[in-house]
Amino acid sequence: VFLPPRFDDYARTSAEVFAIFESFTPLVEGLSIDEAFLDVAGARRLHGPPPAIAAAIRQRVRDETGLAISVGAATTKLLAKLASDIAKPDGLLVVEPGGELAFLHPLPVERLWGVGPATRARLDRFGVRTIGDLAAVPQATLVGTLGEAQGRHLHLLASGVDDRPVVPDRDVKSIGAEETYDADLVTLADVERELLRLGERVGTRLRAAGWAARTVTVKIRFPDFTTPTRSRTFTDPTDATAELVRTAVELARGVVAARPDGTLPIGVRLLGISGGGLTRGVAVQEALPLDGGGDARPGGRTADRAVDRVVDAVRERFGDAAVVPASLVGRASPRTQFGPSPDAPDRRADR
DNA sequence: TCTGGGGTCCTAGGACCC
DNA sequence: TCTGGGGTCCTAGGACCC
Repeated sequence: VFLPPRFDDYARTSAEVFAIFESFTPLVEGLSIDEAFLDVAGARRLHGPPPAIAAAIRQRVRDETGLAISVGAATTKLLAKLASDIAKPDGLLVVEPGGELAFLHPLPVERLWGVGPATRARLDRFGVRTIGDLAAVPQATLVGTLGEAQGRHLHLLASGVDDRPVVPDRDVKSIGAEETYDADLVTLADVERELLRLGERVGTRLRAAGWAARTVTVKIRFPDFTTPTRSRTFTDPTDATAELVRTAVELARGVVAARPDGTLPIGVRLLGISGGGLTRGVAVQEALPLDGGGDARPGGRTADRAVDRVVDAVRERFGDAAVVPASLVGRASPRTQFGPSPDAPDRRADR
């Protein structure tokens, strides 16, 4: 049975759970939609020792949202994370101060945050199976095989050293959208149309969050899963859909070479656009009189942004389908397998 | 597990600057 | 014109996480 995902519901519930976290401490660092670090060192006088706080959080989340959550309590981020992993799906595990290494060292290395299949395979050649094994490897050896940052980092983690603070309100670093198509795209026109669709998504999210991107990256996946990326960095950050799309199309043309008739010798399985180097606000070049109109002319940034402002406002009032680029009219995404179920309420009717 | 979509961080090489 | 050390920024790719 395939059900459509309901991201709005997940986001709303996530916000409820995070609000509960924040009623215990302001030091909440969200890791993803369903995971967070809480520094409760300053909350003990009010809420009791960490295990009591953990139990209280679990109870409140269960009462108020109906969700089961797992909590790990420990002296470092790594240990708290590992403890909660082990406590899943509905448990509480406390690593008592002093018991850190006894807890840590018997665990397999791949439980360490940052050790995936590739790193695990490299460590395997040194006979490293457990985190304790890893702690016994000299740091210089690790740096030699894994590189400066990862080598040093893993050596410290394996030794139980992890002084990373809980950092609330971390800024996002990039905003992107990508899509894998049911059937490979086979013409340049397909690619350009889908880049427009993706650029719309990225631009809308950028503007809604008040960010502008200095770097635009396109990602293209071919049927053999090779996945080149191309990026361009502007002098001035932008949040204009047209500029994102124009740039993405130019970059993509450098990777997918079309035949004279517009068909592609190799199909395209996935496309993605991402904006990075995010800054607050957009630089707008005011027009100099030299070229008779400067940036407000069609295709200039001021004009692009004016269009975006109107489109955003219309969609806010009438729904995302109310205004659509002409080339996307009546064209559902080629990826349709998780479309809304037939009896899903039409959101436009609610408005 | 024949591989979705959202991200973060690191590395290496090259251009460029003082 | 060549050399050197120290540094930043950009690009492309890859590992990893949820």
